[in-house]
Amino acid sequence: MELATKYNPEAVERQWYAYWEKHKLFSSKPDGREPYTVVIPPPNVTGILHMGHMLNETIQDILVRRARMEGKNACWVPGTDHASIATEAKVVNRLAERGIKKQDLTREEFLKYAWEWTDEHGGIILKQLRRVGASCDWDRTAFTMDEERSRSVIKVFVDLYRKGLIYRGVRMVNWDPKAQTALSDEEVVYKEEHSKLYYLRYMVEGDADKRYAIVATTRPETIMGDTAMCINPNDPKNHWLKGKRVIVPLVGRSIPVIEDEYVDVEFGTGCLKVTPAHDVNDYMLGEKHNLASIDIFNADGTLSEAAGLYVGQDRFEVRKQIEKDLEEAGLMEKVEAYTNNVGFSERTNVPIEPKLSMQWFLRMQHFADLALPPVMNDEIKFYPAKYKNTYRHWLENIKDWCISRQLWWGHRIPAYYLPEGGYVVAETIDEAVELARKESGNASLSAADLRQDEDALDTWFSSWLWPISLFNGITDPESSDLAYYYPTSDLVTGPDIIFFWVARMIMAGYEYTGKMPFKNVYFTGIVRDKLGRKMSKQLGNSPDPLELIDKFGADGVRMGMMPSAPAGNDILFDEALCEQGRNFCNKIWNAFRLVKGWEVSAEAEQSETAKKAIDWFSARLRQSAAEIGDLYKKYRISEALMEVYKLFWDEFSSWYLELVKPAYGSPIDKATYEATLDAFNDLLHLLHPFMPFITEELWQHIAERSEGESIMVSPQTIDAPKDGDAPLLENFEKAKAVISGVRAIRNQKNIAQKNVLDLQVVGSNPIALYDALICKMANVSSVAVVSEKGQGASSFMVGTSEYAVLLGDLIDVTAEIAKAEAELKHLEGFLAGVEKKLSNERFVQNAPEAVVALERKKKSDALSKIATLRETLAALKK
RNA sequence: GGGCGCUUAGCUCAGCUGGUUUAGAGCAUCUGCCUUACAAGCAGAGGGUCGGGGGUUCGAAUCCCUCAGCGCCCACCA
Repeated sequence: MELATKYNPEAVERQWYAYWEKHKLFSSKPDGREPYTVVIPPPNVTGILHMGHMLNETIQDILVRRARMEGKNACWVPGTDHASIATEAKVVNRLAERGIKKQDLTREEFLKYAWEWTDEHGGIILKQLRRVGASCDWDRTAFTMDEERSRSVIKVFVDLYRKGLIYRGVRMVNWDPKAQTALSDEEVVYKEEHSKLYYLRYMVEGDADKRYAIVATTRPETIMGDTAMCINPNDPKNHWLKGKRVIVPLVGRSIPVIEDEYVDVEFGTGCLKVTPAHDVNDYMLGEKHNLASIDIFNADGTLSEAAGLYVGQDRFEVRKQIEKDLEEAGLMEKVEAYTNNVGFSERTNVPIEPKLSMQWFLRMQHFADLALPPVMNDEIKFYPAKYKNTYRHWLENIKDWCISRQLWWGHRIPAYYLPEGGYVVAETIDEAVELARKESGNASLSAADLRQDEDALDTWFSSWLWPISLFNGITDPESSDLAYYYPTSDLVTGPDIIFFWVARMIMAGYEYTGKMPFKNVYFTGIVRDKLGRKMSKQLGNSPDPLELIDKFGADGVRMGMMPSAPAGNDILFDEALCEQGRNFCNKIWNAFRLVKGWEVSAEAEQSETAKKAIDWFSARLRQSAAEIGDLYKKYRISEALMEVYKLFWDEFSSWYLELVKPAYGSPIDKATYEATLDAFNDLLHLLHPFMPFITEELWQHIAERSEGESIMVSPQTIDAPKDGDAPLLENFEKAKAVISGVRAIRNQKNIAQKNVLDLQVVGSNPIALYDALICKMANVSSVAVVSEKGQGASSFMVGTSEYAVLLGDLIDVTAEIAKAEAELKHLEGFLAGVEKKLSNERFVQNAPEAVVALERKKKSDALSKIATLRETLAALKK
C-alpha cells in the first residue's frame, strides 16, 4: 500500500461521515446501557454555521463520542429554533426586496412566505454540522415549531394559565419600534451613547415676573407626553415651585408641580419632567400621583395624533426639530454634551421605546424558587462554577417575563376572545368553544364567534421546554424516551444565554418533570479574533468554518481550536491554531506510514530494547489514560487533548517508535510489530473524540474491519495503572535524560548522530537495565561504570549520577569550566535556601515530617551534586 | 451605582484545600540538521520571581488587606 507523505482530509472526511450515517452509528434507542444525553442548543433555523457554533459543536461532539466509546448509550439530539424575531425580520426584508409589505398581507399569507423561507434555508446548518463531524442522531432532528414541539408549547401555556402563573395586563414594556413588538428585559442591551442634555424652560403659570423652572432632559421629543413636573420636597432651591403649575414648552399645556423624594436634587436643576407613558420611572410616579398618561408614539416610533405636534414624524427627527423650535421660541436654556446609557433591541439594534401596552406575562417568583437551590447546592453543576454567582443574582432579582410578541412567526397565543368581552384559554378551538359557552352562558357560540389572540409567544417560551419536548415529555409524560434519556447529561452553551435559556430550562424541568433538565452545564467562551475583538461582519474578521475545514480538515480545525479553549475562556482565534491541528493530523498519518511500512518477520528475534520500550509505553499509556479520564470528569477538555497530543507526539513518536524502529533494511519482529499496532490502536481510541475522521480512517488499517464496524464502538483496551508503573516510569525518565544529555553535548560540539561516542557513569549505574536502550538512542558504544571519569570528558548530571562523554581533543576546557561553575552556583544558591529552612527550628518542629524529610533529601542530594561538580572543576582546572 | 472574575515566560493558559529539588505546558523564538515516517519534520537551547505595596505563616504564585489595570454581569438619575 502506497500512502502519500501528507494526510489528505478531503479524501476521507465525507466518505466516513457517509459511512457513519449509512450504518446509523449515531442512532440511539433506549436499552440496558447507561444513557448519555445531550440536546443541541438549537441554532436559528435559517442561520449558517459560524465560529461560535464550530467551537460549541466540537465540544459537544467530543463529549458525546467519548461517552459512546465508554460504552454508554450516547444520544445527541439535533434541531433548530424558529427564532421568531430574527426570522420574521428576515422574511420581512426578503418580502420588501420583492416590493411586498407585511402590512398588506394577511397572517396566513405571511406565514406561507415564512415557511417557504424556512424550508429553503432550514437544514443548511444541519448539513454544515455534518462537515464538522457532529455525531448527532439525525433521526431525532426536531424544530421548535414542528407539530410535537408546538403542541408542547400550547399545552404548557394553558397549564400555566390555569395554574394562575400566566396573566395578561397593561404594563410598561420594552418596545422595539422596528420589529414593532414587545421584548423581554433580557432582549434589551444597554450601550453608552454620546448624546445631549437639553435644559428646557417651563414657564410658571400666571407668574407676574414670568419666572420659569428649568428641566433637564435627554429626550425633548417626549414633552408632548408630559403630565407633571416633579421636584424633591426637600430641595430648598425649588421650594418656590411648590403648589404651582407650569406650562409645557411649545405644547402650552398646564401641568402640576408634584413633589417626590425620588427626584435627585443634584441632577440638573432638580426639576424632573414626568412622562408616564414613555419612561419606566415616570410611569411609577404617574401611578403614585395618579397622573394622566399620554402615549405620544405610534408603534413604529413616529409621533401619534395624541402628541398634537410633529404628528407622523420619526422620534429622532422630532428630537432635532424640536431643539430648533425650542430655541426659536426662547424656551431652551442651554444644551450640554452628555453620555448616557440607551437600551437597544438585541435583534434589530434600534433604541427601545418604553411603552405601555397590553401583554402576557409569566409570574417568575415561583420558578425562581424552583430553580435556585439545585444550582447553588451543586446538584446541577456549572463549569466554570463562577457562573453560579451570575445565576443567583438574576434569580434573586427576578422579574415577570413578558412572553407575548407582536409577531406572526411563532406559536400563537391560545387565548380566544368572546364577542361580548372576556376570553378563554384552551389547547384547541373546540375546547375554547366549549369553555366560551360555559363562560358566557351562550350555548349557541361557535368557533366563528371567537377571535384568537393575534400575538405569538417569545421564542424562548418554546426553547425552555427543549430537553423535555425533544422526548415528547410534555405531551406524553409517560414517554419511554423521557424516562430513559432524561435528565440529560451535559449541556454545552454560551454564558450569554444563561438567563434566556439555561435558567428557564431548569425552571421548566422542575415544573414539568420534577427533575433537573441536565446534570452539568459547560459554558464555552466567545470566539474572538487574535486581537481579542468580537467577530463581526463589519470587521470582516470572522472566518467561515467551512472554508477552514476545506483548508485544514475538520479534524485539524477541531484540534486547533480546542487546546486554547478551556471552559468559560474566550478563544483568540488565529489560523495558526488550525495549522497546528493540521500538522498533528500529518504527524499521526506519518507515524502510521512508518509502522505500516515495516516488513514483519516471524523469525526475527525481539530485541531487549524493544521489550523495554513496550513495557514502558504500556505503562505510559495506562498513566495517561487515567489522567485523561480524570480531566474529562472535570470537563477540562482542552487539557485532556493536550495530554493526548503530547502522548502521541512526544512519547509515542519521538521515543517509542524511535526505540522499536528496526535498523534500515531490517525487518521487525512480529511481537514488537503487534505490540506497536496495539499501542497505535489505543492511541487512536484516545484521539477519536477530538479527531474522529483521521482516527476512523487509520483504524480500518489496523483492525480487521467488517462492514458497519467503527472505531467509535470498538472496545477500549487500556488498563488502569498498575503497581510497578511508577518506578518503571521514573527510571525510564532517567534513561531519557541520559540520552538527552548526550544529544545536548553532540549539539554543542557539533558531533553528528552517526559518530559513536563513549559514555561513562561515575560510581554506580542505577539504571543499568536501560543500557542497551541508551546505546541505541544516543549512539554510544556502552555505558561504562567508572570510579573516575576519563580525560577530556564533558559531563552532566542525571539525578545524583554523573555521566561523562569522552571527547578527547574536542573538549573545550574553558566552556566546560564555565558550565560547571554556573551549575555549581545554582546548586549552592539552592542549598542555601534549603539549609535556611532546616536551620529554622520552628520549621523543623512545625512542618509535617514528610516535608522536613524531603528538605533533608534535597540537602543531601545537593551536597552530593556539589561534591561531584567540585571534583569535576578541580580536574578541569588541572 | 452594585456584584463577580481576571492580572504567572513574546502569545494562550495550567498551577485544586499554602510545603515534591529557587514555577509548568503548548505555540512562538534561537541554534544545528533535507538522519532511509513526517522540513506541516528531527535534535538541542534560551526565556517568567508569579500586576504594585503591605500583612498572616516556620514556609505564599497559592490565604488576608490595599492600590492599579483589564474583562463580564446586573441596575439604568431624567
